[in-house]
Parts: sequence; C-alpha cells; structure tokens
Amino acid sequence: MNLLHLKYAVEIEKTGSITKAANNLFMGQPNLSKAIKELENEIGITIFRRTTKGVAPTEKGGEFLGYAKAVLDQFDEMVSLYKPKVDDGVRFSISVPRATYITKAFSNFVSLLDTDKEISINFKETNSMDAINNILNFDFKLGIIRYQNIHEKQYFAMLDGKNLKYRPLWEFEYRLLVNKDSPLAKENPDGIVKYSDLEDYIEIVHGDLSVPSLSFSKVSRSSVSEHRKKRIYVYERGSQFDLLGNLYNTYMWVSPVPKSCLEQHAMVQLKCDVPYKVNKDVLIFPKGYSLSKLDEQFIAELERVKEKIKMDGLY
DNA sequence: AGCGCAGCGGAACAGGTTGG
DNA sequence: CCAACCTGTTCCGCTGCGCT
Repeated sequence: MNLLHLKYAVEIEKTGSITKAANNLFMGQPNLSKAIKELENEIGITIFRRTTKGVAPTEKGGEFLGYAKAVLDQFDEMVSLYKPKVDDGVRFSISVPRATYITKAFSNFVSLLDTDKEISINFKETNSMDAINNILNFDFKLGIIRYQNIHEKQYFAMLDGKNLKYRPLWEFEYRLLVNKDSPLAKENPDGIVKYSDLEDYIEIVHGDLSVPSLSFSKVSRSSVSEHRKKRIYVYERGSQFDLLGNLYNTYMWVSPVPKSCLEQHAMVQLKCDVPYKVNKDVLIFPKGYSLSKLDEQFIAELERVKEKIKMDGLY
C-alpha cells in the first residue's frame, strides 16, 4: 500500500465509479480496478461494494476512506510547508516601532490588498534591535527602526556591518499624548506644556523601548524622560490608550499621531517647551534586496499618513 | 554498462446488468 | 434482442532502481 493507492480509493469514492475515477486519474480502468483489489487484499477488507451502476463504499470501507483522506490531507500539508511558493499570494513581513502613524499606514495598506489572493502578513511591533534581528535571522525583509539623531552614526555603522540598507522615513520631535480632559490639555490651550509641569504627572513608557546591547547603553539615559521618576511601563500597546484614557494624570511621549486616532481615543497631542532631541524612523532591508511593489505600497501609505498629519497641523 | 526485478499502465477481452 | 455501461482478468511493454 502506498499514498497512490489511498489517492485512487478516495477518487473512486468521489466519483462512485472505477471507470470515471480512472479517467480522472489519467489511467486505465483495468489498472485502477487491479490496484484497488490489491489494496483490499492487503488490508483484508472490502472497501467498495461493486454494483452494475458503479461502486459504493462498504461500512468498513467508509471508515478506511476517512483515514485515507486524513493521511492525504496531512501529506499535502507537509509538502506545502517545504515546497517553494509559486502562487502570487500576498506575503509581507515587517518589524516596526510602536507608533500610531505606522499602524494607521499599515491598516490603510491592508485595506487596499486583493482579498481574493492568499494573504500572509507579519506585522511586529518591537524595538530597533529586534527589528534588525528579525531581518538577519528570520524571514523578515523589512524593518523600521527608531533612534535619536545623535546616534545616527553608530546605527549606520552597525547597519553597514550587518549588510543592511537604510532609507530615512521621518525625522520628528516627540509630542506629548494626553487625554483631552487632562489638566495638561486644559491648562495649556496654546498646546504647549512647560517641561516643569510634567513633574506631577505619570509617564507611560513602553517596557522594551530602551535600546539594549552594543554601545547604546547611554541612549535611554539621555532620552527625554530619563530623569522622571513616576512611570508606568506597559508591554502591550492597547494598555497605553486604556491608561491614558482613564487616568488624566498620565502622559506619553509619542511620534506625531494621526488626527483620526486622536479623535478615536479622545486624546490630544501637545508640544513641550523644551527642545528635545530629534528622532528618526528609518526603513531597513537587506543589501541586494529590491523593494517589492507591495513594499513600495506600504511606504507610500506611510508617506500619505505623514502628509495628512502635517496637513492637519499636528506636526 | 548490462541485467533482473518490481511496479505501473495500456490493450484486448470476458462477463454481468440495465433499459429501450 | 441488443447496445451501452459497468467491473474483472490476462498479457505485454515501459520505466526506474538496485546489484554486479
């Protein structure tokens, strides 16, 4: 018995006829008949009851066919795991910093995809080192990393060393994200908060935001919020909006947020009177990799969201 | 490279049932 | 009765594989 015999039996059950099944299998009826007989002899049961109208599974035959189909399904699944994909389905993987404007661009991008095709997308919100690692060691082709401008040389040297190409996306100063009913928003109608006023508020920080390893240990120490003592670390992005929404004495440093997202979560975005270091989001990908049409579409959506934020006067 | 073996598939044929 | 359709059997050729 081999997989071919199982395939034969399943096809015969499907058509209810050895002759028709043989046609579908591009073989002669006698050979299919013979193959099934051999199979039946080998396992010691009658799989099909022969009639003048065709064939029908016996009770035990039906049970056997159930197992046969499961085995064939499992085999197909195994093959598809290793077989190179030749279909024109949508495959896209990217690691990004936790940024609302990027998430917004991503949802716009997904909404434009052809849903008739097979879609397999990985969208991972993570830190810069992980984004780099995902390209080097996993099947990610794209990543967006975020760093302060003053560290750019170090990042470029590292990316070059790892054979990664980079393309700047956006250079921006952080903004303060607060609930629209936060005293910070109400007491500063001009939208500019005094840095000293933040003393009484709790900062919400992403748990793995600080850049680990290498020579960047100073990054988090020199970051805008290092000297603040009141902090809540969140490790899941949904939590940040819950906290900001429910606790009026919290704030968060963020990249510029699209208007629709601010309205959706009843938030406002404020400036701070202290000139902070400029941050940069940079697209990275392996050297020698040419951006696909899909990649370009995603980048175009990023640009569109960025422009909309500027048009809405939010940056 | 040559040989033998096993497996697969095609051609031809046999036999049974059904319906006009 | 006969054509049409079904399954089963036998024979033969081709192909791939392992062994020498």
